[in-house]
Formats: sequence, C-alpha cells, structure tokens
Amino acid sequence: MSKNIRVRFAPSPTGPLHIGGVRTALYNYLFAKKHGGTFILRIEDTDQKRYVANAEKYIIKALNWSGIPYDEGIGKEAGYGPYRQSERKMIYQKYAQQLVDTGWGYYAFDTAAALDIQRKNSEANKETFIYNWHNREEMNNSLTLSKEEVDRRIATGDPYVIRFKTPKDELLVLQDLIRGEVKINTNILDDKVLYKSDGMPTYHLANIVDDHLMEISHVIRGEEWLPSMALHILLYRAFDWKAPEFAHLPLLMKPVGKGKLSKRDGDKLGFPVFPLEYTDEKTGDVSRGYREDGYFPEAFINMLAFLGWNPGTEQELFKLEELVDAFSLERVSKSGAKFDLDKTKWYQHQYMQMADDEKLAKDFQTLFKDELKEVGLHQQAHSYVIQVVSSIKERATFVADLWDLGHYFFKAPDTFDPKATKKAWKEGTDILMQNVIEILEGINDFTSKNIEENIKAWIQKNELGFGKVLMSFRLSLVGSMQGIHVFDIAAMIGKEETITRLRTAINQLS
RNA sequence: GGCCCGUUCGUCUAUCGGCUAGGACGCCAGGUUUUCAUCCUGGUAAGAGGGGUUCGAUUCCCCUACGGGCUACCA
Repeated sequence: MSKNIRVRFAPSPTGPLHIGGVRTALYNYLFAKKHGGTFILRIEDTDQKRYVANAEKYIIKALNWSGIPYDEGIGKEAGYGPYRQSERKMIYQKYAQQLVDTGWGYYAFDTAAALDIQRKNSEANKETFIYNWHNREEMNNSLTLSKEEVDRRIATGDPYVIRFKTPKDELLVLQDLIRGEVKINTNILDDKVLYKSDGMPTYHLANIVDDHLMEISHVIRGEEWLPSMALHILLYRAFDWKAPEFAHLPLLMKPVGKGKLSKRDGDKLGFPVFPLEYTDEKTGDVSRGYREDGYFPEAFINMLAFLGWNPGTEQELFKLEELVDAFSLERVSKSGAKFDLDKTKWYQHQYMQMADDEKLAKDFQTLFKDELKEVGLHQQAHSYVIQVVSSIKERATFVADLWDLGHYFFKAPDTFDPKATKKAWKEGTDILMQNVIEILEGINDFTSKNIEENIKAWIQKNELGFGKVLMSFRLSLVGSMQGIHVFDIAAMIGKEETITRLRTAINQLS
C-alpha cells in the first residue's frame, strides 16, 4: 500500500450521528491508523434545507468520546481546508463550469416541479422516468436550446442546474475493495444534477472535488453509496483525475423487523442508536445515548468493530490499539449486520471487569453523590469505596448497577424483604442472632475468615444448620437475600455496624 | 417497476474444494456460591431451493426465492 493514506469521514450535519455512522468513522479511523495515514473529518453541509445547527458539534463530540478523534478537519487545518463544504462553494462552481466547458456537463432549466410531473406520469404508465441520453434531447437544456437562448436565460436569472452528461453504451467494471468487481451499464444511469439552482453542489460533485483536492486515497463508506459509484468514477474520468480506491461497507440493520437502522429506531426499540444523548432542537425530544446509558467507549467501539468485521481468530475483546493492528478491509463482511443488544451488554460487562477499581470508584462516587451524602460522609472514604467496588463489580454491567448491588455497604437496611423474612426469620431466630452477636463480640481480629470460622464452629457444635443461621444473618445485614459472601460483608462494614444491624433486625422482626 | 449488492445456528461470525461445519451472544441443563448474581461445565441450533463444474462442494458458475440498498435540484 502506498505511503500517503488519507481517508475521510464525511457526514452531513442533519442530526446526531447514529451508530452506523460511528462504525463507518471507526473503520476509516482503523484503516488510517493501521497504515500510518490521516483520518479526516469533512462536513457535507450542502443541503441547506436539512441543516441542523448543533449536529456538527455533536459529531465531533461523539468521535472524541468514542476515542476516534480526527487528525485533520475543522479546527485541525492542514492545508486542505476549509473542511465544511458550505465554505467551499466557490470551488465547486469553478469545477462545475469546467465540466460544462469540456462537454461533460450541461445547463438544464427544467424545474423540479415539471420533472416531478413527468415522473408521476411515467409512473402512472408503468414506465420509469430517467433524465438521460434517451430524452435529454427533448428537455429544456443547453443541448436543445440555442447558445443565445441559454446565455439569455442565465443572464436574466432563470434558475438552472448543471447536469452530468452520462456517456452511452459503456460497460463499467468497477473495483470495490470489499465486493470485488461490480459491473454497470451506463445506459441505465441518469444525468445527475451536479450543481443545484441554489448555487450549491450536490453530494456527487462536492464529494468528488473534495476527495480529489484533499488527496483522499481510500473512500470507505456505507453500502448505500454503491449505486453512485459508477457516476463518481465517471466524474473522476471527466476531470481526468485519478480515482481513489473504494470500499463499501455493509449496512447496520434493525435488530427486529426490516431495513437498515435509522435514527428514528432508537428509543422505539429500547436501545440507544446514538453514541451521546441528543436533544432535538425543534421538538425538544431527547434520545438516549450509549454514554448516558453507562457504556464505556471501549466497549461500545469493540462492539461496533465486530458488526461487519472479524479478525479471523477467536479473540473478541480488542482494545482500540489492537483493533488498529488487526483491522483489514479484506475481513469486512459483505452482508448487513443486525444490531444485537445482548451482545452489546456482554461487551460492556467484559469491560466492566477489566476496568480499574479506582476509576470505577470515582465514577461511582460521582454518580451516586446524593445517595452517599445521605448515608453520611464517614463511610465514603475513597479506599472503602474502592474495596466495595472491587468486591461487587463482577456482578455489574454498568457503574449504575453498583448501588443496587452494594447499597448495604453504605447503609443499614431500612426495610426487610417480606419474602426473604418469611423464609429466613422464624420462631427462635432472634435467640440465634443474639448468640451470633455474642460470638462476634468475642472476635478481636474482625476478618472475614475469622468470623466465618467462629460462626461455623458454633453452628456445627450446636448442630444448628448452616442455612438457618446464615440466611438470617444475611437478612439482618442486607435486608434481603442478596449480596456477596456474607462474612465478607460483615468484615467490610465492621464489627460495630454488624452488631448494630443484628440488634435492629432482632428488634424489628421478632 | 428498473438497477445494484447480499444469503452458514435466533443473532454476530469462522471456513478462502476434502470439516464430526468452529467460536461468541442468547437460550436450556448441571455444578459452584448453604442467598441472589457472577462464574465454571455441558447442551440446543446453521450452509435458502434447484441445476451445473468436479473424484469431491458451504466454498466455483447459472437460475429461482428471499433479504437489503439505490432509483430527489437529500446525503
């Protein structure tokens, strides 16, 4: 592979980036890093009607949170800018003009409304309306109108577009890095509008011009662009430019139902489709984000990487650097992948286990600031929280699970689960617990091991039955039948607190 | 409708002519945990259908079916 690998992620700012977009960005990023190249962010804001003001910021934030920041783009100029297409308007005008001058393009005055009527008529006759070689000589354009008439119309401000004059009778054999050869007959292609009457280029023109000017070496984009590839190759030829390599990625599909994943699927299907929470400017609707749902970016990225790619080994957990190392376009699959929430949670659980306890403790203290404040500051010592987190994280998928899993480390039960109580608190249990208190009082070195040995010895000596004693013990400390090894709990909350909780239970339950 | 792409367990996928078709998620069962969860072990489950090519096809070719994408002065 050549030295100067330059790839771009080129979203249009019509709203938040959804996970399909993030995956496209990710593959571009991985490819760039793998080959020591440059990952560029370009904003394709040529559609003024669909422009959403906060979208660009969102995209940048999402990339940063995901850990795949761009090397070059807005705010990171490197001589190829500007990186917003709206700011490159003049450039496209020049190239559109060049196409007309060389005969590859022509002015067309047919209005959108008029074309729409023709399209509908054709449809009614079960015909397909295509603006191309077969009817361009009958339309309202610089091919049919005299030069004087064309000049006059343009001079008087008649709205016009510039269309591409697609060549006839050619079989294009396109090369795709993922799909191999794709053959297209140019006769079925239409004369696409390249330059709109509002003075903006369409995607096709802007895309080709920018990719060329920005010296993009590889275009890695979603499969929805595959049908446009023929036009793009033709455009490179018309400009006499060398085309980049192309790779069309399989689409991300809805987990249930039909079709590709869309921005609207999010909350409807019960999982986030956006990396970050997003508030719609107009409606005020809030859409969930992976970040806010508690996913770690590493887990999120690992999951996305595997939706459409695999390393060919049985390793599934990859840090970003490892993904860079293992990634190759050859191993990207051809068919669309359905998003799987269970698998996503599994990844998150794995990363939870790998997470640093100190970091988790910090996150936990931030997230449950109010709860911890409520139970008093004395037990909030950071080292204690680290200990707690370390003991319960294996059962957790999210930091947010940690409170439910470990609240008993911070506060005595205020209620006792009725079902558990019925099972674990019988006639005479209070006397047993009183005995436990006495045993505990006699233990000087209050470690889990010591407590366990002492209590078990007493149980065996008096032939009491482990379940009978230990379930009540747990109920007293936790308030329900849950939690880690009960002696560990006792040791961690300490002798005094353990005895206090036993007394409370005896008072309340007997 | 037209054009293009695709099709291996429910899901993500491995296999680049010779496999008891492997792994992971999920699910089920057992075990550990004298709680719950985690965890461990095992199990369940797949080559869309039909033709070729070949000594031999999941793998190569064709057809059909199905799925998907595109078909805007949207990207």
